[in-house]
Amino acid sequence: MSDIKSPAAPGHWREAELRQGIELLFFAYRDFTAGPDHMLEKYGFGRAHHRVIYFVGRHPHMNVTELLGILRITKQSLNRVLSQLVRQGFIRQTPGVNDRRQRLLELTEQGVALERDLSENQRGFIARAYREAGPEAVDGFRKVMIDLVADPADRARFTRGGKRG
Amino acid sequence: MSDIKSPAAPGHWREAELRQGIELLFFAYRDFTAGPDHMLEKYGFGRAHHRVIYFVGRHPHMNVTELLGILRITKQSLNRVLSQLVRQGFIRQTPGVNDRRQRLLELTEQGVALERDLSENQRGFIARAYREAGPEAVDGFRKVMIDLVADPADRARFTRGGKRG
DNA sequence: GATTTTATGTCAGACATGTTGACTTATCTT
DNA sequence: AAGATAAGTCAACATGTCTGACATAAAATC
Repeated sequence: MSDIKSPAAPGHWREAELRQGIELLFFAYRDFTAGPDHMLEKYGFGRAHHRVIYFVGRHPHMNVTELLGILRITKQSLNRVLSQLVRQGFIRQTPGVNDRRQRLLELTEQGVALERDLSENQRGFIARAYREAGPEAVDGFRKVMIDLVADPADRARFTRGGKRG
Repeated sequence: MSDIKSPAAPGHWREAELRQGIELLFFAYRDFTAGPDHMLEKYGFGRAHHRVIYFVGRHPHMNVTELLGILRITKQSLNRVLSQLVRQGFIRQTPGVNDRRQRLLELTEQGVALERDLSENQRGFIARAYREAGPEAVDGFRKVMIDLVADPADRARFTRGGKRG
């Protein structure tokens, strides 16, 4: 498939092979995000809103501090997009049960619908590539991608099957 | 390694498996870009400058239209970062030989040095993951990533070993 | 009970990156 | 000569990010 050959010694990669990896990440990510970016336009939302919708959908009743830790942005940045999503009825905030300072986040019915549309688009995008590449390639893909996640806490999200079911 | 099992029928993937793929792309890309983002701060540059430096470094004497096609941004957006890079001595423009309307782009000595630093960081990032995952996983990774590139012209960049050597 | 810490929100100002639209200049093509 | 193309420019604006300062409520600690 690729002109790039396996390296002579395992574990030693040529500059060209590593550079190919750099470009693969750039192009794959660019195309991976294009669909949702386009879908979100009609709501006046961007990629930041998508990330919030996605992770709140995945982890209902998550609090703001947890979300900030995943997104790695400041609370001011988050607050702008989050308050838009709350105002426009995609996310609901409820006070924490044990700690009433917290505002636990969850998708509204409208939020669930939007999250489903966005996720379906991206799942379809991934599914096409998985289907073309085959199950063995997908195993290798997952292995490398998990190793690319630098933060051990985030990596554990995948090696343990995710924080929540 | 992962709790997610292979699907019953090859080519049919469970929702959870595809969702894992979505998250892997998010986290891997987030961590992949963090190093260069930090390195570029001291020059007052951002990710857009990095992309320009990278592709001009990879394809010396590329013209502006070609670069716009890769980056998928408007010429006004490009021109802002490009003119900064030219003014600050990282990129040199020379008139095209056959077509003197073109301004062919290449890195200056200073530009080459910065590109090398940035690329070394990202190659190291990729190399670590490749080393941990092993050669077979890397083959699968490349296969899936190439299939994730939606645009056939961009995909050909990888299946033919790149436009230039 | 008073103090400190934590979780969250808010206001102000700034910067980086992207957009659209209109226009200019130089050069190539027909 | 006319039209198309490559590149640049000016203006206005949207989004997403940042820092810094401050406010409020509730929890934790002394």
